[in-house]
Amino acid sequence: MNELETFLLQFGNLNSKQLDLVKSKTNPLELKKDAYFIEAGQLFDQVAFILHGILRICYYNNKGEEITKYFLHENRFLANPYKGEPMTEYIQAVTDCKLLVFHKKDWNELSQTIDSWDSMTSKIVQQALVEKLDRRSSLVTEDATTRYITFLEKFPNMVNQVPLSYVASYLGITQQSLSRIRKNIH
Amino acid sequence: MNELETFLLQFGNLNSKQLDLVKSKTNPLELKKDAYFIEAGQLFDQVAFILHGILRICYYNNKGEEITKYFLHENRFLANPYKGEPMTEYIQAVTDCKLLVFHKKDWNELSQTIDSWDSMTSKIVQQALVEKLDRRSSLVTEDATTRYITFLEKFPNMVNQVPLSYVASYLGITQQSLSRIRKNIH
DNA sequence: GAAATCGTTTACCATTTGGTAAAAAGCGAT
DNA sequence: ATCGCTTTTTACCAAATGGTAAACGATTTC
Repeated sequence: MNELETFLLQFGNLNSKQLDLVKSKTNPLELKKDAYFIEAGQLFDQVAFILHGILRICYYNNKGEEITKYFLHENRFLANPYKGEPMTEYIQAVTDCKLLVFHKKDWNELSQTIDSWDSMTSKIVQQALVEKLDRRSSLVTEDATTRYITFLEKFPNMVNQVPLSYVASYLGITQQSLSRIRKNIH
Repeated sequence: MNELETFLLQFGNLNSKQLDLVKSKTNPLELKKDAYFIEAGQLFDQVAFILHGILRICYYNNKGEEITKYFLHENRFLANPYKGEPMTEYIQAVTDCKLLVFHKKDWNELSQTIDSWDSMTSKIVQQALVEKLDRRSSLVTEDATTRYITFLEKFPNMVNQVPLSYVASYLGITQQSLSRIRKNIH
């Protein structure tokens, strides 16, 4: 729970009463490996903080292949920037996960009692989007080997915790290509 | 100038007095084709609205090649989400451009007189980031031909207004590959 | 422990893309 | 129209990646 406090305080000041109020709106959720947090087509009217574990955001491309679009790890928020629209992607636990879940309604209502809430949360969303964008950008212009090395640097240990087939689709290559690249590096 | 009003009103209500105040902070700027709006290493402490023309955001990759990261077209804002840091990228006019430029200071101070300013501008930034992310994502998993076709759909006419070498680097391929792809499509 | 299942690697070849270089096409200035 | 310059296309071959299939290894299930 403390991780949430630490995270929030990066984006603004909250006194202990305000922190307690925020915490009172959280619902703990444990997900077993491979369980779905949100399935495609559902409305995602929650905001979740990842206390522990790895999740992935996925979709099926036009060839019917399952693509891992992002990995999400602990001390990050999980929300839907496409407000009000049903999810085109699904979110799945890659390892056992512990989350703190807010109902979107509760999350938004916090701005009524915490003046800085809106500004804090918009900073959080912006930072998350910028980070995703940076990650995504590096996947376009570099060759597959460089992309894999960058992945190893940005997500240390992740490669030992997730199936390589997920990593391959995240990097935009086949599993066989990734295997070949790994062989050539070592 | 009317384009700015129309754009802003998508994100919240402003009365005519507030609109006049916003407009009073703008400085018109014309850029000739190939002129730089911001060069790498500079501080980008402005916010600009594109009235007319096309710009591109660029950088040099680790091989020293010039990469076009985004194209920006009219009725869009142009700002630096990495607040306060010097630009690692540069912004160049691809065609003759007309901009409305705000000093960042003026832009931020508008929140003192317009209550909804912060919430409007954070919506604008978020929408822009989400759009960039969508564009960028489609460039990773699809093959080069599909990427080019998607580019044609998302940016109609753009291909007739910008050098193909820019388009190629945006798509993450060489100019020769793009030429080959164009030949095969027609 | 054997069988079944899943994840990963390897091999083979087809396809795509990159790199170098040259030719062709477009364009502005004179 | 011609020249000079830039942009785009083409050609050739090398390198990287994809697709299919099989083998291998680890884990689970009975």
